[in-house]
Amino acid sequence: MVAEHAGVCAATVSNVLRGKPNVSQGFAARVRAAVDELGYVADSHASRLRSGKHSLAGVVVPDLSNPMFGTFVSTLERLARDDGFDLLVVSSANDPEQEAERLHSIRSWRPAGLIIIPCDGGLAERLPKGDRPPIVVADRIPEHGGFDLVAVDNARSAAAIAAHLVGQGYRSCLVAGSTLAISNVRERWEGAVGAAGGMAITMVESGLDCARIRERLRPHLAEGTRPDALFTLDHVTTLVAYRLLAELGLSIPRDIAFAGFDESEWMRLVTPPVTAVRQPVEEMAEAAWKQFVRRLSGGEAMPRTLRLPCTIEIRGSTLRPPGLPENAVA
Amino acid sequence: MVAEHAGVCAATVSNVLRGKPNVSQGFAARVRAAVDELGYVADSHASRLRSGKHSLAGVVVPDLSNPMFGTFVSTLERLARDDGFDLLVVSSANDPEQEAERLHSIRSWRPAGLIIIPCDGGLAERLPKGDRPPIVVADRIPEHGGFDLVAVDNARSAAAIAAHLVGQGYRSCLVAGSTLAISNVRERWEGAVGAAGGMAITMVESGLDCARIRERLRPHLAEGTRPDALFTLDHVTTLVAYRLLAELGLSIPRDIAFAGFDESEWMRLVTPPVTAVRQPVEEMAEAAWKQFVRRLSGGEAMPRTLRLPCTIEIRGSTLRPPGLPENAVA
DNA sequence: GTGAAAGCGCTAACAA
DNA sequence: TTGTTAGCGCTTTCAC
Repeated sequence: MVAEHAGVCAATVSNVLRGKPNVSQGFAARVRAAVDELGYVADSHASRLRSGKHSLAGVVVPDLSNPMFGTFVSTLERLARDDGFDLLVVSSANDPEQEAERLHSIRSWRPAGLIIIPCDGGLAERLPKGDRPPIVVADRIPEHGGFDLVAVDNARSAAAIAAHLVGQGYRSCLVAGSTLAISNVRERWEGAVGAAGGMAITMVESGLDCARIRERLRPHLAEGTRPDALFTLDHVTTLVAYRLLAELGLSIPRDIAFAGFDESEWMRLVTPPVTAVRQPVEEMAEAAWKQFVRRLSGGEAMPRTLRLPCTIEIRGSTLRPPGLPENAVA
Repeated sequence: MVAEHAGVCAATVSNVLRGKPNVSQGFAARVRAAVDELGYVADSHASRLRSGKHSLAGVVVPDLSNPMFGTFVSTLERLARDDGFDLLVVSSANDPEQEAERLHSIRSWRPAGLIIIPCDGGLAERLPKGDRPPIVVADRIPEHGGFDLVAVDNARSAAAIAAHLVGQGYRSCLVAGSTLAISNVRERWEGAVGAAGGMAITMVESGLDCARIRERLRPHLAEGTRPDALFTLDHVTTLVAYRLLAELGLSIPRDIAFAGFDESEWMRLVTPPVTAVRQPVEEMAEAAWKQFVRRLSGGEAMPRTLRLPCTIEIRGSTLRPPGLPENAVA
């Protein structure tokens, strides 16, 4: 290896590479020359084994093809690199069983800790009972566990949308989201209900599968049962619902108003543009990483919970339709 | 550890966990009981160190927040798990320097190999000169290197779009893409030129930054210089261009026809829907992983190149505007 | 400031 | 079939 090439012992190479101060200029230079020449990089596995220092963080997300999670991981990756960590990324594919399996097998890497966006509220039961590595949970809140948490202000943001709809004069609203087993969907629903006032409001749990979402939504959109407004609570439901409205030939907002939680770029491109709640995904990743590092350095006792504010983007899809009365806006 | 808890030696535990056949039923059961009770998982770092078997694959992509790359990694992750690999995911942030840095530092993990979507054609110069791990390059073709390659049929697909525009009677077309230094943009441009026939066709290299893309495009869209059609060659340029057209109050396809390479979900949602080339991202990931595994098993000598066909989605944004003659369609 | 030696947790090779 | 021993590449410790 490098040591003999530089004519020094292995320990000295190690000391130079890790910037220890107790190496003479000359030796350091010789080592660096050898390192450059051989293109040597120390083996992280061996380092970990001997030093016990972990430079790997495990990241578990429900689905990388969702741009929100992609952005989340992307941001984490940047921050992690700055702090000398690499990321082991796994996907639970929105499936609790796969999540459990991943959480188990990722332990073989002895990560310094985990950053998890869980697929539902049951995360705590899927973790090994014994001592856990530090864990920061983002976006969705598990039912038990005492984790550090970073999420957005779901209830308040959904309430703002509901209040806006009420203020625009809508008198009935259908709310649709994957499942109330996911905390953020539940919180959004509860927030909307709390601000609905005199507006009739109904929830449909539409599931995660596109075909199923269509099936579940369609009966509610038929002439006669159709509400004044539709508020969808997650990325996939929003997309499927929007397409369904178009297929049914419903005009937005004349036939039905439309708003979505979790903004996508297309919402500003369509006509009329779609009212939506924009989540601070990058800030969420930053907060999660910060908390992760804080937890690693061990200074803290109590788990922390952080709620980040969203931005409400009011656009044409929820403007007051002709013939509806003007109410007071909150 | 587990060994003493089960009353056997370490090697037996190892043999049981790795499913070696030469362990008696009774011992195996005792070991498994102890493993379950303690929640033990073998340390992958130590395994690697001793056995030399690598179960880590490095993945380098330009930007995880781009849904295409997210889907690519997501698909890889699923396949990798099935083959017993974990994924170390890093992002080059579309920056050759960062890419070089990542490619260097990822070596410390001694991955079994790398799957790379490079940020430009210069990948080969960024790799350590010595012996490389097996590398499969996807989506963008490096200028040198003799890598295994998996990409889409850029030229042919772009040619199909150009031919369609010609067939619809358009007589001038502006083509815009980030930079010709990226092979797929270059191939798309060349494909479009080859099929333009009598249609005037111009290229604008608009860069990677949104603000800059706007700046570069705007002069070409002014009254008088404006072409009949705009064909954008990558995700970001397409998005920025579409918004710019809306801001300029240009009607699609009456004032200008619009088509994009790399389909996004919103293209079917807007009115009129946007003509686009849909890339087989998941198939590309599958092909890349397959080739990766094939390369690891070492049976091959020559690098392979695979080109996957895209789907051309002709939609309303490129329909023949009134007043243009009907040409023959290829 | 430097080198020599031990040992992290595992598995390969061999002995029993 | 099972246990023992050695050593993967590194970092820690301690002697020099």
